[in-house]
Amino acid sequence: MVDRPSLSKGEMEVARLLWEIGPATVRQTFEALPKGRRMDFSTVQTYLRRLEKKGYAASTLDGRIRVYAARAKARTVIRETVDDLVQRLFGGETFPLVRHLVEDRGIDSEELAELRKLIVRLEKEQS
Amino acid sequence: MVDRPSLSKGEMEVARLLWEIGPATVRQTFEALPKGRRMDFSTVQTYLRRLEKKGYAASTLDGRIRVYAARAKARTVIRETVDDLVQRLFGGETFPLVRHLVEDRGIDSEELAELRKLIVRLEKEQS
DNA sequence: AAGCTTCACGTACATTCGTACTTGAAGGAC
DNA sequence: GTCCTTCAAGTACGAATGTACGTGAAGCTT
Repeated sequence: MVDRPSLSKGEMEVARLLWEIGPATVRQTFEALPKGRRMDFSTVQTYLRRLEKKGYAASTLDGRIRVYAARAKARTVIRETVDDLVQRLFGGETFPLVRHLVEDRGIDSEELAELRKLIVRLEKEQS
Repeated sequence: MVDRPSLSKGEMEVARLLWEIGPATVRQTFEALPKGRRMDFSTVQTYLRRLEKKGYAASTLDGRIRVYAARAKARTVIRETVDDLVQRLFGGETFPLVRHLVEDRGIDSEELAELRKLIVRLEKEQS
């Protein structure tokens, strides 16, 4: 609906953190970075600012501290992002991507089982 | 192995065409654009040039015509690209992406069946 | 109250990206 | 042999991106 500029890679990382930890300050977001992912505090701040500017987040001042909250649903953003990737890298075909994920990447047996159940369910629904 | 700068969105589209149609001139690539995707001839040319510079393609002059060929395998590039996306948007977890694709996007029943077979096969292999 | 710490906010800046135009040479049409 | 078309190669250029630094106010420590 709302037409937002798409997320850059860095913005994506930070948006994900926001979804994960909920409304958060710059510091909290900064601290939620995966270990091993080094990024300056002020870089996180910049990304949050840009997320807001692009319409993916909203912020309020709580005293003198700014708190950011996601404004777009993860699900929506994921759909848009993945759609775009599928268009560009797979010419619009979803299945090859699924196959790649299932075949070429580690999916453990538990997940496989879950996926199988999911598929069986979908097949039932479709018929 | 080779450490290439990653592909931009536009470069991805053109790289995909190269994989699809094999070694090709700028014009052939240009003509392979999906209908509805308008892009100037010289834009395609620029992308091909950049693909070569980044190490994803190689070119030779055939007479006065330059012919570009993919230098990186689609599979490899797809792996790298999808890895990156999974890291950034899913914190490294593959499964949520698979679920999204299977659940939230149109996968038709034929593909579902194929996918189910694939899973069953993988499950056999794993045990 | 003096100094350290933590923020918000503004600014910076080289690089990459999307998108194309220009120029000049080479081939083909007539 | 003149004109049109087609290329390659160079250049352009504003916007987006990754990554941060500087400044000044507010709060915390001793």
